[in-house]
Amino acid sequence: MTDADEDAAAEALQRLGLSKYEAAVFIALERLGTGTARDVDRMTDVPRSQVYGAAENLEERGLVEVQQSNPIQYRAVPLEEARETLAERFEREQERAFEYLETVRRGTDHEDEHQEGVWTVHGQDNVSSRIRQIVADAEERVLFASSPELVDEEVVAALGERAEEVDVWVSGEYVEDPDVAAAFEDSPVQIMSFPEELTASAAGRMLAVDGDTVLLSVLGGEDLPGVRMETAIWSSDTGIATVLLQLLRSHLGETVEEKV
Amino acid sequence: MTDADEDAAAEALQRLGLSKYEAAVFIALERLGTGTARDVDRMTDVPRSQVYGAAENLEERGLVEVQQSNPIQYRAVPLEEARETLAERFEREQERAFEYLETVRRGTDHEDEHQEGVWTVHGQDNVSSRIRQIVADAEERVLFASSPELVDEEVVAALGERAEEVDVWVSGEYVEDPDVAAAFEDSPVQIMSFPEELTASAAGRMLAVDGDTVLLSVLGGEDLPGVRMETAIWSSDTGIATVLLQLLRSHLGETVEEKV
DNA sequence: AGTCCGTTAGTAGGATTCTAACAACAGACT
DNA sequence: AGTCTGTTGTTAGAATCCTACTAACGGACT
Repeated sequence: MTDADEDAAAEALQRLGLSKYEAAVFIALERLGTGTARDVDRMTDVPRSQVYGAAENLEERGLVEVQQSNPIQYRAVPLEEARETLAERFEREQERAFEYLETVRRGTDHEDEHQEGVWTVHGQDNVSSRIRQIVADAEERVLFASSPELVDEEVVAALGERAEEVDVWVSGEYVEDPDVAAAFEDSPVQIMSFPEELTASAAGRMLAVDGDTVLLSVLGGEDLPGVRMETAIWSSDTGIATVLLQLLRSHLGETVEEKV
Repeated sequence: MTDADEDAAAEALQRLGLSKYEAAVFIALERLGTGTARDVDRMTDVPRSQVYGAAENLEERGLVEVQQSNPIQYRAVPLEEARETLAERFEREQERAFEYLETVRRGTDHEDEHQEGVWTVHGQDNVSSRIRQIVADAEERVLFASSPELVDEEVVAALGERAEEVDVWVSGEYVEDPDVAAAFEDSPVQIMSFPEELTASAAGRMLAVDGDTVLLSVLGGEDLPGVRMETAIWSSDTGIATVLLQLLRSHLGETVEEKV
């Protein structure tokens, strides 16, 4: 393991709420087992005088234990325990926030989606999340096509699950991926050979649901190595959606148009 | 719901990684459904000029969707989706950190515990976590007593589970709690009537394991309303542990001493 | 005397919060 | 059509706060 890996771990811990010094002290103590401020000082860039405060903060969070000896000994809790402790604190804060948010949420979540216009979604994870939501809400039929590089197993699972209750068609290209093919093997999901597959380098994913909801995505540049930025637009129960669906029907031709 | 509840939710969201403005914008959009920067400006203390940037940050995190109309419309994703999005990001960061930490962990987690001296643990959750760990590692016998106000269901579960393989005794006072009694009903956990129960107002929990590990806790003042701060000390395979266990044997008397 | 330990204090830099201003545009009114 | 007012989105800067980092000190120990 390299210094770069250690830096990456420290940055991840910072994004989990630890300060730079706290993250460094925690990592050092995990490596040491038990150690003094001096030991930590030697292993990290944290000044010895700052180790005491950082370790105390970690102790308050349940990530470190203290032995009041001379000098003071610090010990990081076992990793599994640290994971659980951080997870419990995350869930507690999330519960604290959402308990309130549940009370203020208005009517149904969908009544504002039907506003004229299209919504924009950035990022593959966020687009996948939106796709799963739309598929989960489908009442009659789902038509889905995807670029091969955009296979997302949770989307696959959502399609398979919804196929138990509504008609679900996916493009032939999609099931070229062996994992997708395997997932749909015993599923009512139907394979459809699109007359014009989405093979242009910028094409992303296409979803049409119940004749009133549509999502289209495109792929942009690589924000992260190996991961292309995907941007989607989607609309539901709007004039825009109706128009986009009509365009899709024309584009895809007779074989598919009745399923859009 | 009061402004205090809203502030608490905003603070929880900040501890989950949102800035003050981002949290306020998110809450406002959850209440509004769909809204413009002006709408948010009117509902919060966030200056209108800052709403645009905060909403963009939320969009990048997948918590908000944007409609490029005039004016721009913002929409918070459904709460369940927001929960999942935040949880997924938390798990990703945790995985990133612990993937590295797993590689640097030294030997076994226990070889540094046997260091002479006692470890200190603050907070009921952290003490419960330590108790579960020690109980899970028991190889022969466990003796546990607790103040009635410190019943923790995960500790109860841990005791029940370990009782399948080693001798576990708990104090009669502990099973006065109906939930605890119910949990142990079909369990090999054995009830022991201690000659001197831990009833002093400061007494917390007592744990003795395998004749070589001991944990004692006390209750302090109320840091949070209704929740008393518990502090524990524990030691394993040390002279201190041996002495503490001997003291416990003398204190508890003949009926119990062979089980400490 | 030198080193180590734990504590305290202060400075620098960066991020966030908050205020202010501006150009462009839309709508109302004449 | 022209004018006025309000809104929108963007940009910039000041104030505040927090973190990172440096420095110093008294006491204990060797």
